[in-house]
Amino acid sequence: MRYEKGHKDATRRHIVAVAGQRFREDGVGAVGVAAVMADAGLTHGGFYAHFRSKDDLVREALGEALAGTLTRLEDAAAGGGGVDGIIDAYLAPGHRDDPGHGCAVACLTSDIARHAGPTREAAADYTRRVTDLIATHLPAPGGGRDGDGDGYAGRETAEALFALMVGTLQLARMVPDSPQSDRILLSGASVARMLAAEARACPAREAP
Amino acid sequence: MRYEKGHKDATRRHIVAVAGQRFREDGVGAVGVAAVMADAGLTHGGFYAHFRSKDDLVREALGEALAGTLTRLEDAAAGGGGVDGIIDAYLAPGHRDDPGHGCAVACLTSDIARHAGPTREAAADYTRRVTDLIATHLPAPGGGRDGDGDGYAGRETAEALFALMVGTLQLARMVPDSPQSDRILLSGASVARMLAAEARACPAREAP
DNA sequence: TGTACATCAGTGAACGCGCGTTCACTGATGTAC
DNA sequence: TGTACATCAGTGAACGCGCGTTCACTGATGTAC
Repeated sequence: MRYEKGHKDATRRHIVAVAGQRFREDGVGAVGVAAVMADAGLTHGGFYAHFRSKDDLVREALGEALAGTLTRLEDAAAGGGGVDGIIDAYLAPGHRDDPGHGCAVACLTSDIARHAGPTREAAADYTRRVTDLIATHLPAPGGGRDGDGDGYAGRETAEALFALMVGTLQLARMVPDSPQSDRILLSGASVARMLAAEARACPAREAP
Repeated sequence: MRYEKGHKDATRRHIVAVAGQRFREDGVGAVGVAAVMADAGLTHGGFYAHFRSKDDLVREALGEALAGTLTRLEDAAAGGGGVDGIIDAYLAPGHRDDPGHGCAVACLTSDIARHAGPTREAAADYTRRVTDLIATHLPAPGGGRDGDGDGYAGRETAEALFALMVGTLQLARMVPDSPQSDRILLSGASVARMLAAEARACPAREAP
């Protein structure tokens, strides 16, 4: 054969990665199949040897993107950072300035909300997992009665924290004025850390 | 003349209103000029007698939409509701379920963030005004030293509150599961009210 | 070992379609005589 | 008062263009003999 074994799979993974970046940067509707293939160093004709449709690519690329961000947030929490680690990673200027490698939900919330189907399910699942991840790290270490994040302790705060992070990142990206953007990012992070600290101090407040 | 005086102006305003609704519901890219005109009860050919381009309509429609939402939030705050009035109006199920008449920033954040120009400026201005409106109502009545919302008291909390509201509304719209959506909306509103109450109780914490 | 053939990832022209935009036209009305 | 004309908001066919998708083809390689 012309190419070594595994070449086609590698190409496919490359297309998915490139597409995930472009979709997050410019929006799914604004990025055509030809643009993705050109970014991947190929011509558009070969696309359908890898995917059945653009929708298929969207599903796979955003699924990959969400999984990647979830892993990065898990790492930020596990590396001794806890909830503050998640907050700092998510609301970092680097995340704001590089949407192509960041949280797909923050890049495409409304696009996703308008589409039914697997991508929306994947985004909802991601939201649930990030919320659970936050909730797991919320109760005071050793003192919380519901440290696994399944129950009520911290769930309300965790949901609000994720909403705060998504909203802050989006507004910071939207305003064209750079100092205003920085301020929004700092305000969001500051209030988020305060919320997390309060929830850690008195987790009982969260019970129904 | 064929039509009574002011007819063309009325038609134009009608087109702007219809466009503002459709753009918020389905996204700017997904709604064509022909669709807007059909919604307005006209044919697409006449569009360019009213606007120079689709971009012109987008600018005007979203500007109108933002102004309308700002007025509604001002009313919610002024009607004795204060910050809680704003929170309840913004995070109401009715707002979640009727994006066509709601906050354009929550519907189109990423679209707006990707476009330069007047619409983005208008969205940034709207964000500043809503934040100011919240900050104005944050300090304890009579006790705050900076009740006009221009200074530091409450600004950080106000920015985070707006980000929390935007993020909550978007996530509530994105998740396909209705109970999960309701929960997110309630969590966001509950934490937002708590944040407002705390900022009202000790506004001094906000100083730099 | 050398040659003819099969394979198949990738190429690029072509397709239908919907978009934003243009333009010659319509037809009901106000106005001039 | 009656008729011919000017006005102009709205009509609908047509335009270039880019999109997602299809398909006949290419050409470097592994394989059969």
